Amino acid sequence: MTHHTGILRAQLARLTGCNLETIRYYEKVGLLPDPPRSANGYRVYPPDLVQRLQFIMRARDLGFAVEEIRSLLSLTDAGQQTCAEVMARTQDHLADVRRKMADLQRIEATLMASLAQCSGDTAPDCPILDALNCA
Amino acid sequence: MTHHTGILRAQLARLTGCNLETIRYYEKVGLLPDPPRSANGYRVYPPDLVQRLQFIMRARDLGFAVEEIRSLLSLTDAGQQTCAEVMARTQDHLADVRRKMADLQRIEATLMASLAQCSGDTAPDCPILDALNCA
DNA sequence: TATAAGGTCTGTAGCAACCACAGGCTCAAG
DNA sequence: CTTGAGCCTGTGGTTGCTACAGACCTTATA
Repeated sequence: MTHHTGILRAQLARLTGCNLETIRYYEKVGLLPDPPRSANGYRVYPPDLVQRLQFIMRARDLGFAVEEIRSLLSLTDAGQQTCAEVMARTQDHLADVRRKMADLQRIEATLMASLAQCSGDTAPDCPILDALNCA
Repeated sequence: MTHHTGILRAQLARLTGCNLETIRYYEKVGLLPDPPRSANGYRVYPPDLVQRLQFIMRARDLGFAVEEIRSLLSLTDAGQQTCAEVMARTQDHLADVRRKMADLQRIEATLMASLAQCSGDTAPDCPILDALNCA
C-alpha cells in the first residue's frame, strides 16, 4: 500500500517547514502541480516535491514574487533553461532589491534625525511629530 | 456660499498628491475624520486637513503602519503628546527598518553571488537555479 | 463494536492598504 | 436642454498567505 512512497500534505509541510495551508495555496496559484490522490482523496506527493517546494520557499525568501517564481519554474520545467533569461530576471530583481534598500536608507536617516532632536522627556512639543508635519 | 472655504475631496487629493479613493479609505479606517457634508452630500474638508493628510502620507512613506499612525495621531489629537511615547514608537520603528535593511542586504549578496557565477549564455546549467535549489 | 481523537478534504473569509470600477446623483456650461 | 464632469455609495479586485467551518476518513482504545 505504501510502497509508492508518496507523502501526504502534512508530511510535506513538516519536511519543508512550509505552512500546511500554504501548500494548498501554491497548488492553487500553479506553483505546485495538482498531485495525484489516493483512494480517499488525499493528496499524495512524490518525494521530489520537497525539493521543488524548498526552491519556492527560498525564492520567496529572496523576495521573488509568486509570478516571478512561476516563470522561473516554467523555465526549469521546460528543461529549456536558458541561463541568460534567468540571469536577466535575476538582475531585474536585484535592481528592485537595491531600490528598496535605498528607500529604507532614506527612511532610516529621517528617523535617526528625528530621534536626535528628541529630548525624550514629557515635553508637549515633540520634534518627531514636527518633523513628520514639516518635512 | 463658499465663504466657509472648505475644500472638496478632489481638491484635497490634488493638494496632497493622495489618491482620491485612498482619502475615502483613510476616512473609513479612522485616520481622517468624517468630514461635514454640504447640502448635496459632498464632503467638505476644512483646509487644515491638507496638513493632516500630508502627515499621514509622510508617515506611510516612512513605513509606519496605519495602526501606528492612528496611535501617533491620537497623541496629537488628545493634545497629550508625550514626547517620550512618540520617541519609543519611533525607535521601535527604526529597529524594524534596520531589520528589513539587513534582510535585503542578505538577499542582495545572494543574488550577486549567483549572478557572478552565471555565464549568461544559453548553457543548460544555470548556477542561479542551482543556488536556489541547493542553498 | 462503539466511539473518540486526529487527520484530511472543500470552500470561504479574513489580514494590510489600498485601487478601481458600476450605477446613480448633482451641478455648471454651452 | 443636454452633455460632461464631479461627487456619492457599495463592492470586488489585488498579493501572499492564514484560519476557520463542516464534512469526511482512519486509527486506537474501551
